[in-house]
Amino acid sequence: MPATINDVAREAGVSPSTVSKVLNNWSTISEATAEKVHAAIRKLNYTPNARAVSFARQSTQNIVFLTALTRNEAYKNPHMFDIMCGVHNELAKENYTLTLVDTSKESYPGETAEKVISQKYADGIVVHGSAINESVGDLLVKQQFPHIVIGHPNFTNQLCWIDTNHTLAGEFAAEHMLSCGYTNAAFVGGKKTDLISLHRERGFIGLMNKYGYKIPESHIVHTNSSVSESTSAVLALLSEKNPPRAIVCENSLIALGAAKAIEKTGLRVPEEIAFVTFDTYPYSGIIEPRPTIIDISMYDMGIQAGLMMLHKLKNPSLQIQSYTTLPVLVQGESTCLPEKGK
Amino acid sequence: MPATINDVAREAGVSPSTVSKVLNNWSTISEATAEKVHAAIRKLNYTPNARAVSFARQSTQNIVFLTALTRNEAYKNPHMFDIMCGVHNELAKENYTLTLVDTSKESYPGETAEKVISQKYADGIVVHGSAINESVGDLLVKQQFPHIVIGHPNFTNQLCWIDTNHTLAGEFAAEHMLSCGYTNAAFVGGKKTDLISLHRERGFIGLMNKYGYKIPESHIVHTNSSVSESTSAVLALLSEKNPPRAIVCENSLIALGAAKAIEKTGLRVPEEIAFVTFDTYPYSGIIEPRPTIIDISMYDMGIQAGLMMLHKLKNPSLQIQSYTTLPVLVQGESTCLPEKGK
DNA sequence: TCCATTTAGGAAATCGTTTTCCTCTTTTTT
DNA sequence: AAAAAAGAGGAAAACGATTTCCTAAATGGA
Repeated sequence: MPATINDVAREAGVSPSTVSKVLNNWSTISEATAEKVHAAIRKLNYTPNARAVSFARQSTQNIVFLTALTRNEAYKNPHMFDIMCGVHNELAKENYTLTLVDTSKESYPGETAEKVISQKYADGIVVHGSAINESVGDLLVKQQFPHIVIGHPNFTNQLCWIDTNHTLAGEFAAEHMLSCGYTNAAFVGGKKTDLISLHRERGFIGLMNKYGYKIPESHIVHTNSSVSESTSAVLALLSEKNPPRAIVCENSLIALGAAKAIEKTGLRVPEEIAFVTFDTYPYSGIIEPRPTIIDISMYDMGIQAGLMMLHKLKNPSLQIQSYTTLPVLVQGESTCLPEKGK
Repeated sequence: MPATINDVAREAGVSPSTVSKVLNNWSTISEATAEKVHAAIRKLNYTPNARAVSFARQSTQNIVFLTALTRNEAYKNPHMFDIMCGVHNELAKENYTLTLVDTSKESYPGETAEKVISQKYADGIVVHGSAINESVGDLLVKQQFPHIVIGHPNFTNQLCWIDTNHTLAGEFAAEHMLSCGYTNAAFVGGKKTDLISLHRERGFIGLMNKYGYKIPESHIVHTNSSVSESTSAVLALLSEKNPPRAIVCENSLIALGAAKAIEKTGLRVPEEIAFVTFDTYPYSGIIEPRPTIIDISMYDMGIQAGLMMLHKLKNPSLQIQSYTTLPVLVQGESTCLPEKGK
């Protein structure tokens, strides 16, 4: 049987409460006593029983990562684990653990969240966008349960969330293009129903317009998500009478297709044609030449979520607070270096 | 304040122990009493406090997924999360939760595992291959802590593990090739130091030899992991005086390069040149034409690990037991359909 | 020197279940 | 009809910390 706090107390010749105070380093314990206790702890190889601590403190040092899993998640959503790792790494610094919980098999919306909250095996919840809905949101608000939602929920303003700004990312793309002197740039987006694509498009076009550069309609194209489709879309673009000098690819799959198309035309990158894309995952890493990327780090978003959670746990009375992460430009070889002063 | 078991007992007019027995459906409680208790539970909206249950039962219904995380894990190891999801989904069926724990920042080997075991916040550990080493192994064996190691550890035979058989996967590839009549097949492997690649190569060559087909040395090539390198490697293969009729690509990145090379030569797939690859992730999904894959599902491996863990928890006295998963052939368009009866 | 204050550490309640005995009732057996 | 067995439920002791008082000793001020 492993040693308990009572064994340590006996060994050190003090009371259990003193041992507890040493463990949680209260200031009312003298150096000498503390040392005796520590010696006993070492001798008996004592570790506090986390189950008992949880019970006594009425808190588990555990956070739930609530998400809707589908089979082969890593493939369908390579970002999810990245976020989770970020959250984990941040929480681990303060000795919190992170538990993966899936909502995809619940029998009514909110069932899982309800269980997590009522069973009290977690001190907080990080809700991935795939798992948030009104039921869950209401629950979190009503129960005042510490939470961070990954992704801005559009059905209430009572929740604490963290999100990225895809419109801003689109603006970054435009700025980079302009700073390189590519005023004649095209945009190849994903499906028209894809909100992320839409925001990036909006940001890009908006900023180009703001600086006085109109983008002809033929230079804004949409393609479904396959390499061959984006390849032919880009091929079509490049064979226009007035082809663009640069291309903004809305995602890495499109960029992969674009790179293929460009290779076919024999144009030199970036001297004759340049391109940028968004996100490092899943395909930017294998594109040749190495693309310039407007990166939206999911890992960093996880880190931020972890930080916010820790902050909340320390200051329970805190007002709701939300956060938007900034995209980062990673210069590659698919665009030239921006000129000084834009 | 949420209701406790005592509140329920009072409401139902029975003792707390009776409520507990109803909750854990012991057979010594009459129908009538049970119904009274259930009514009280519904009325008070009672949920057992998981922290208290853990404490009383001396078990947490929680399993740790121990792994060595590096930044951008999803990118560097898309398989890890897939395994984790499999484990999670299986454990969830029996109401176990799964907690992610990282070993990458420990100050000495085994520190994290030691903590997990001594603090008793988990009933078992699933150790990902990235986190297993002798210290951890010794600890698990010495403490007799319920565990499953993902990947066959080569330093002891005392551990319980689950693994895939890459050699067998290589044999599957060879069998498929032969059943399609491609007796003249080449193998494009990864770095020579890559064990997985080596096993696949060994399996493939072994089976080909067994059926009497020698593979010329020039048809066994190794390439570093980049699309362009594998493209040129395959291009070289195909421009030989005696080019192979089919190619086994050791991973999906190589297959991507191979597909590109093949496209360049203009050869028709699979009529003039065929190829197979291993693993669905990360790139097989975007290869055109859709490749025939010898798939080694990490998700399924996770499922198996979960099952083994549950089994162990139910039968603590059980002998050590290990398991090897089988690869699955997924027919694509990069090889023709195998002939009946091989 | 005496009273007030501070300091160090202990006693005991508490957290919410589970589980082991018991004690009554019933029922069954002879 | 008496003894034995079975059934139903309760009392109370765990489980292993934390935390709130409380007390005794040490210190300080007058």
